[in-house]
This record gives sequence, structure tokens and C-alpha cells, in this order.
Amino acid sequence: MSTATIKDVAREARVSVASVSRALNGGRGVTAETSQRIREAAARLRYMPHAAARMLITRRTNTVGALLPDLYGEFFSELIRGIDLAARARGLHLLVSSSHDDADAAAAALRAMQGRVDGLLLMSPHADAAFLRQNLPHDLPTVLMNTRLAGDDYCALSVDNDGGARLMVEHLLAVGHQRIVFIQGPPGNRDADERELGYRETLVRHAPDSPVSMLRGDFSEESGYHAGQQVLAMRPRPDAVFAANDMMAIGCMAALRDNGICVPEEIAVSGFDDVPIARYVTPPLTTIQVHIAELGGQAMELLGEQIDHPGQPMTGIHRRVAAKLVVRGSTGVPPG
Amino acid sequence: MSTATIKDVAREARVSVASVSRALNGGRGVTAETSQRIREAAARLRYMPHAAARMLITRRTNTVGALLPDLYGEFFSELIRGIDLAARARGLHLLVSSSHDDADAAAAALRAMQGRVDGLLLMSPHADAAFLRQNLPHDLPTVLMNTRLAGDDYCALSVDNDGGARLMVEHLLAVGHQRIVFIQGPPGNRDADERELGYRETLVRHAPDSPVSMLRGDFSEESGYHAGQQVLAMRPRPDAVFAANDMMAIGCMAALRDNGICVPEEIAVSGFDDVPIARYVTPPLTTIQVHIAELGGQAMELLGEQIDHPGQPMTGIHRRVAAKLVVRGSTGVPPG
DNA sequence: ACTCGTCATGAAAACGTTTACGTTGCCGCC
DNA sequence: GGCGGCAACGTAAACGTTTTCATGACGAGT
Repeated sequence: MSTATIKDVAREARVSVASVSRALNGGRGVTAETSQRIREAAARLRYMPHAAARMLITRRTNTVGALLPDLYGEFFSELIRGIDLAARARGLHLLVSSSHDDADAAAAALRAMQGRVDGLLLMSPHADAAFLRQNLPHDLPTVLMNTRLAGDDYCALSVDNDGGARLMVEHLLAVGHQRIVFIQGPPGNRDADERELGYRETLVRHAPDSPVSMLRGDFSEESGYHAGQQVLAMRPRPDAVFAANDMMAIGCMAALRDNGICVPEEIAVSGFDDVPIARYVTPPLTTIQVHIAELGGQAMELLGEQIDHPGQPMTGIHRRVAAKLVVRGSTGVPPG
Repeated sequence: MSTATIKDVAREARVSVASVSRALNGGRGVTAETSQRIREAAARLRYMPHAAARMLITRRTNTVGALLPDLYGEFFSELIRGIDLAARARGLHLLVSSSHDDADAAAAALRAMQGRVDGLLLMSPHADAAFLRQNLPHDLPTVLMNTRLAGDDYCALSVDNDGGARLMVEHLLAVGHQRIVFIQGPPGNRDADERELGYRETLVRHAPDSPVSMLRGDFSEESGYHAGQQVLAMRPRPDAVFAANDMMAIGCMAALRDNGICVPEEIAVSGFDDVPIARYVTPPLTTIQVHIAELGGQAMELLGEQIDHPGQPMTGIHRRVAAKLVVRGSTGVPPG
């Protein structure tokens, strides 16, 4: 039966339920001989401990929740993969809830997870301090991912946007570009802001003579196209474009191509993210690769630590995952 | 406190725990007045019913499990999105477990889900009949997705590969192509096989004079490139290529381009899946779009029905989600 | 006026585990 | 031989809920 209970096993093995529990869990306080008998009985009856009963008494669910916003494409998929892998390594289950457009939906999903999870992986644009204090039980281990919040009260983890932007600007300067224009992301977006900051700082430090100039964008391909048109109107004309993400870089390249400008001969173009498309556009896009799965995995690790050691206050920890420069054709270095 | 129990609420509202339960669940058998008082008390104490305790007595977890293979890119993401949306609409939680390389890992994950879920969404290349009978509790509602198994014992749901292939072949014939060669997917892959069958049948029915010819492939871009080279060697040379998926189509186009053949002027190329990259390659790829999120959503719907009506045997139901033709530049119809 | 049904409510059982606490029996030590 | 300690095992309490059953109140029908 799929409904074999611990009592049935106890009867079958001619011991008490307590011994069954001991034998199957710790194994301590039970003779090797009886333990063996119990295991056999359990196997014979296809016994599976009732998860809910165990949770009730143990106060542990062995499950972590992942609350994610409405995410685009393979970012989401890589993130889940990383989280899932790390969770399984720790013997934890993964309860996901995605696609929250507004703060209310996120709050509802968060409440619904109450008591079903031992910890929470949270990535939400709505997660400001007030939201968290309102909707999070303060004793629930939580790791914030890519949040705006400086990890003051919570444990946080995000992409090294600064470092990535620095790498890109250094690369552009190294191959001889002077006037590098930056296409911004949506206002208020943390990733976009950090990338912009990295661009400004690196430029100021390494090439004080080069002008710092920026164009508006919102991460969409269209906004990239529009920015590309603006690039053409600038005097003196920039010789390189650094877009805050790949899709805008692709849109920008389309605008340049439509106006007869050759990439990378006349203007170099680069992006950020290394989406799969990046290597298929012509010319292939130089960009910054971020290991998304690692982001998820490390977040899960951090959460696991918090769950295992509830006493230690790990709040304030803010780790970053590395970003890597991937040079392709669009910045003119490879032959072509 | 986050640890307010139903007893606390009962004391606060000066009623018994039974009344609290009634008021908060059905609302029947309780005066509107007392119900109101109870609700207020519950709100005041921030009471949240303990999920495990409820599961234990109710025998319902309000959770469904999704067991998925190691999936690539945005297919996975779209699938989860569709499932998650439909699950939330039914008030169900989603427990996911992905990245199972081998049958053992899948079996382990499956066992671990025992008792934590009311139903199962299963998509696994390892899920043959024997595997299922071995590892699935036969009384657990289950929906198979894109499985090789004809839905004899279980409820199944998959992509309309036949229909999609038919649409594509009809399109190629309609724009005047005569010799259409098909690039196969990995041997044994159900989707690939069905697409191939659709190709053959449609060609035989609509254009008995056109030769049926096929090249080997394995869904990878490299295999598509290789197939493209073979296309060039064929005499008489085909005037259209239909690849079993987009990545092979893209590889094939690369091979043709590298050998100085113009797409679509000299040879038309088409794929299947409509991956995001498809619209960015040059020329943009004509392909078959499958609404993955809908696949997940419908599977969830089916599962929900099974859970709500445990008596009715819904086994044998096999539904398909529609595929849609998306015409772009690579088959020569749009100007360019 | 008596009874019967209906309805709000409370008491208590049940769900399947884990675990604190007894109760043995055994061994070694004085 | 008594005593203390230890290991194996059983008993029972606890976890927080839902649900069945009993109880009492009240209104209506005869």
C-alpha cells in the first residue's frame, strides 16, 4: 500500500513505533540486528514516512521557497537550474513561485509560502525595505538576490555589475577607442545603475580625457535602436557604444546598419549579459558574461548555511558573482 | 508572533478551536457575528494556519510537483511560467525538480516528492512504462508531457508536431519549392520522429512527385552545419531545407553561407520551435512556433481536474497544443 | 405544552511522526 | 550481593489542525 504507516512497520517488525523511528532516522539506540529487521519490514511494506506528520513535529519542512519576478528567457532558466542543483545537494526541495507583476501579487505569494518553507530565496523588484518588513516573518532565513537593498538587514547576493562594466571599458580603451557612449537601462534598475557607475568610474580613472556621455534606454531592443539613431547624430561621433544590456546593443547595431554604418569598422558596439543570441548576430557581439546558475547556486548555499545555523546572524553579508569579458567581432578585435 | 496557533486565536476570540476552524475555512455553522470576531482576532494575532498540521489531517498538500529533465534555455522557462500561472490560478503550489541526467536521479527525485504533492507533472526522457510502474504510486494523479508513451495508462499532453510539420511543408510547397530535404533530430526523440512523419506524409499527399529525402542530425547546431554541407553535394540540389529544429536550421544556413549559397534565393531554409534567436539571424528564420507556456498551462489544468475528481479515470486522454507557422525571410516570401 | 428539527457551539478524537521519559535487563565494580 | 550505570526498548505526550459527535437553545408545528 502507499498508505503504510509507521505503526504497520512496527507491527511487522514486532517492535514499537519509537524503535522504527530511531532505526530509520538516526540508527542510534537500536541494535544492529533489530535495525536490520525494521529496515526489511519497511522495505517490504514500501513504507514512506508521511512528510506532513514529520514537518509538524520537527518544525522543519526541508523545503526552500524561491520567489521570482516575471522573468525573461534563459536568465530565469539558468537561475532555477543553479538553485535546484544546490538545493538537491543539500537534500532540500524547491518551491517556486514566479511571475509576479505587482507588489500585491508578490506579497500574496509570500504569505502563501508561510510555514511551507525553511528559508526563502527572494528576487523581486518590489522588495524594498518596507515591503520586506511588512510581509516577511523576521525569523525566516532569507537571501536577497539582485535587490536594490544594500544588505543591511538581510543576506544578499548579486552580479558584479561594477566589475563587468570596468572590464568592458578597459577592453574598449585597450583596442583604441576614445569616445565611448553608454546606453542606460531603465531608471531605478539596480543592475543598470551599477553598470553605469562602473562605466563612469573606469572612464574617469583610465582615460580622463575621454568624454563621459550617456543615452537613455530601458533594456528593450527598440530603445537600443532609438539610441543608435541618436549616436549617429552626435558630433563628434562616438567610436564605441557600450549598452547596459545585450538586447539594446543588438537594437543599436540594427540602427547603425540601417544607416550604412559598419560595425565594428566605424563604430564598435558592446553589451552586457551574454544572452544566447549574442553570438548569432552579425557581427557577433562582444559582451560581459555572467554565470547566472552560479548566482542561484551561491544564493542557495548562503541560505543553507543560514538554515543550518539559525543562531548566527549572517545579515549584512553581501556577496557578488564574477562577470567575465567575452570578446567577439563587434568590437573589432578578431579578424573580420 | 509568527507562532500564533489556532488555540491562541480561539482564546482571543473567546470561542473554541472548532469554531475558529469553521469560521476561517467554510464559514458555515458560525454566526456572522462570531465569525467576524474570530477573523478580527486572527488578523490581530497575524495568525497563519500551520500548513503541515493541515496537510496531516486533510490529506491534501495543495502542492503539485513538476519533474523535469535537464532542459535547455527558454523552453524550460516558458514551461515553468505556464505551469506556475495555471497552478496559482487554482491555488496550488509548485514544487519543481529539474536537471535529471539519468533515470536513477529522476527516480530518486520522484521518491522524494512522495507525500509532498497531490499530483505530478512529469516530463522525462527516462519515463518509459516500466519506470513509471516502478516509481510512481499508482494512485497519484499524473500528467505526462512530451513523453514517448502513448497515453494508455496515464494522461498525456504534447506538442502538435505533426500539424506543425504539415504547415511548414504546405508553406514550402505553396511558395514553389519542389525538392524539400528534411534534417532529422536525434534518433528515438519523439518530437523529432513526429516532425519527420508529418513531413513525409504531407509531402506524399500534396506533392507525390517530390522526392522524400532526409539527412541525419541531432538537434545541435553543428549537426545542422554538417547537414548543410551534405545538401550542397546532393544532385539534383534541393531548393528547400526543413530542419527538425531551429538550431540545426541556423547551422545549415551558416554552412550554405560559407559556401557562397544565398538564402533564400538559391535555397530556402526553415526550422521548428521559434527560439528567440530565430528572428535575429540573417535572414530571419521561417519556423514553427509552439506555445510552450500553453503546454505547461494545459497540463496543469488537466492535472487539476484529476486532483479535484479523483474518481474519474482520465487515463488515456491525450491532448495536443497547437503549432503555428511563422513566415520570415529565410523562405523567401517577404521582400528581401 | 410537548416534541421535533435546526442551528450554533464545544469537547474530543484523529492524522503520523518524533522524542522525553520510564522501565527493564545486563554488566562491572565495590 | 547490592548498587550504579548504560544500552535497548516501550509508553505516551506533543505538534496544530479538521471533523465527528454531543449538547443545549430556540422556534415551529401539532
